[in-house]
Amino acid sequence: MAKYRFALVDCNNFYVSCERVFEPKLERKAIVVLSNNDGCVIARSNEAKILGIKMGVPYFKVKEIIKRHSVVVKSSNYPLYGDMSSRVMNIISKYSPSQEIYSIDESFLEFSGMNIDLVSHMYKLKKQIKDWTGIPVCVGIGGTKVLAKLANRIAKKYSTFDGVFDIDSISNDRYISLLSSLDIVDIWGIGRQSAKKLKNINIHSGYDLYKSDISVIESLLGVNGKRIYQELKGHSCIGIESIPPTRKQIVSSRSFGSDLSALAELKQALTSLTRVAIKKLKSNSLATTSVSVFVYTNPHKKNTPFIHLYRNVGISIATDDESLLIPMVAKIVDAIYKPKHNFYKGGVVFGSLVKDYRQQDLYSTDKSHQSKANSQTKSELLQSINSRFNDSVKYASELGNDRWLPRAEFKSNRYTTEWSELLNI
DNA sequence: TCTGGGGTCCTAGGACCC
DNA sequence: TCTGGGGTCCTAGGACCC
Repeated sequence: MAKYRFALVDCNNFYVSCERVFEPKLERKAIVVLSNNDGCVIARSNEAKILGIKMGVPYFKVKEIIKRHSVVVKSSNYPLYGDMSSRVMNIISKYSPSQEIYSIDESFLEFSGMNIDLVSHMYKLKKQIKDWTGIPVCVGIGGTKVLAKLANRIAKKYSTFDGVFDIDSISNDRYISLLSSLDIVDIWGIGRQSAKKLKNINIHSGYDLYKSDISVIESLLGVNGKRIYQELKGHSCIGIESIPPTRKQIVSSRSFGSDLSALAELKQALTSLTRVAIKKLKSNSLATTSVSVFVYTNPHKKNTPFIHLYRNVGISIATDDESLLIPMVAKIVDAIYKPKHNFYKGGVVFGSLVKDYRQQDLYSTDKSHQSKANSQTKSELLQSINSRFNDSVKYASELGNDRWLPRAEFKSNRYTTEWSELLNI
């Protein structure tokens, strides 16, 4: 049987680390990064974690602690994080022939058949990433992805390992005591709901799961649970995906800077979000045959009813044409709109995506081919203007008072992707 | 006052087919 | 009185991940 060797390279407090690279005085300070619209805390430095600021907590709930301890607050700056991520991923790619970029701050690597000292190989990687980008990372090594994840957790938690930990290097006894001290909810793939189910049948720790019966786990959690169980025992079930599968949908949604109730305001928000989605569509060379639009009111407000308006419309020919999609979304907003509600969030979903293939419409006439060709060239023209002049040509539906724009009160510069925002020294 | 955004996969149930 | 078996596709909701 093939013996796999997986490594998980994970950046430490990634968004916080990105901010620190360009503002070194933030080193060793408590700092948090907020989600879009400055809503929730989505990244914390270790110092902020020690203060008890939890992941995902709404900003307004921790404002007091933040003020009291002078915690530095940043709005999220995705152009910066995305660019730093691609630099880090590029370095990682030199260390193994098979890399899976799992998220903005994590890569899985696989090394089976390579006769190398993996631990020192990974120390070298860790150092190079730090030297070249300023981003600190930790590496976990194990025979399955679940174990590599677990090893990474250990590498982050215990500084004695200096950021690299190989879970296969410890004795069976130590592995068992490690699993015993591990809450099942901290195992990759076991979420809150599954943990609840398991705890109901008295499985609390990683070791409880390890020594449980596979058929019980499968009937309780389905095939996913079965896979996690097997991986915990060292049988690899989840492989590396070096080539990202083509995506199945593109979503562009935001919670609005202020609640919206006027039709024109909603239309502005949703058609602007449509433009974002079209950009993603084109950058992936995809086209869509299904457009969904949704808006809903604040689900957290207990004193007003929760309203969720939604419609999906199919298109007979796959398209990425903005002159078709933007007016279409505007029409859908017209159709689903209901007055006198305070809408809190909305978005656009392109589904049924197709790549490099355009299904012809059986019922289209020569004339409609002609008009399609016209709209295609019109879109191309608009696009070339917009790429030169910073999205200056817009559809009427995109214009308005901009009340929908998300808040971002504490934003740092886009140091690496905008000439006008370079670091000044 | 103030609660993110973007994904995937699985499952159950309904509609439909022969 | 007695009412099959096997399959697909779609959708909504749930669960998970970062």
